[in-house]
Amino acid sequence: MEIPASEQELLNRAQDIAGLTLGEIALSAGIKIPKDLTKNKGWIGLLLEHVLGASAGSRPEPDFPHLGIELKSLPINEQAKPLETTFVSVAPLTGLVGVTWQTCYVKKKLAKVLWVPVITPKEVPISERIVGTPFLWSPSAEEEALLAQDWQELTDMIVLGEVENIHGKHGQVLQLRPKAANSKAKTQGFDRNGKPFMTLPRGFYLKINFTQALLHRYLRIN
DNA sequence: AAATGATCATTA
DNA sequence: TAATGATCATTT
Repeated sequence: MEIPASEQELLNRAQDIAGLTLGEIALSAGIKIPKDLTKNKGWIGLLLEHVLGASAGSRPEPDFPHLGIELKSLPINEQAKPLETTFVSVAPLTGLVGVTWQTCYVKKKLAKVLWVPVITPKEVPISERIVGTPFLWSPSAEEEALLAQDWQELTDMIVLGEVENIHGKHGQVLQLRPKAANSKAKTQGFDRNGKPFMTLPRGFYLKINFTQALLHRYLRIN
C-alpha cells in the first residue's frame, strides 16, 4: 500500500476498514491468517500497518514519519474495554542525565496517535474479529500531566538505581514492565552505587484505565 | 476477572 | 542486542 500523503488520507483509509473483519482485510491484502496469535503476537498490528501504508521496519520513528503519527492497534472486547496494556517504548536505563519529560521518548511517541480498536475476544476466531472506529488522539493537558508524573516517578527510580524494584503497580496510567525475548535477556543499567550492571530490558506501557478513558472521550461510549 | 511478569516473531 | 509489532499465561 502506498504511503498516505496526508493526515486526512490516512484517516480515510482507517475509516474505510472500520467494520470489516480481519479475514476480509487480510484476504484483500493477500496475507495469510494465523490460527492463533501465540507465535504471531504482533500480527494484527503488522496487518494494519500494511493496509494503512505505514513504512515497515524496526526504526525508532513514528509509523508515519512525515505526518508525525504513530499507529496503535487496541484490542478491545464487545463492551469496548481494552483487553491489554499498550506498549509505548523501550525504557532507556542509561543516558538519562538531562532527559526531562519534555525531551523524553514517551512524550514524542504519544504526541499524535492513530488508535485503531479491534474487537478481539479470545473466543472469536481471528478472521472474524472486527475493526472498530479509528480515532486520532493527542494528549489533553490532564492526560499529559498524568503521563508526565508517572514518567518522572519511574525515571527517578531508574536513575537512583532502583530499576529492579520497579514493577507493574507503579504509576497511575504508565507502567514499567519487562520488554524482552525472555527473562534471561540483559541490557545495561546502573545499580544503587552507580555501577553498571546487566538487567532485564524494560518498556513503558499504558495501563488499561488510561486507554479506556481515551475510548470514552473520543467515541463517547459507556 | 484483572493485572503482572514472561514471551514470540521479525528486522537490522 | 535492540528496535519494531504486541499477546500469552500465570499469579493475585
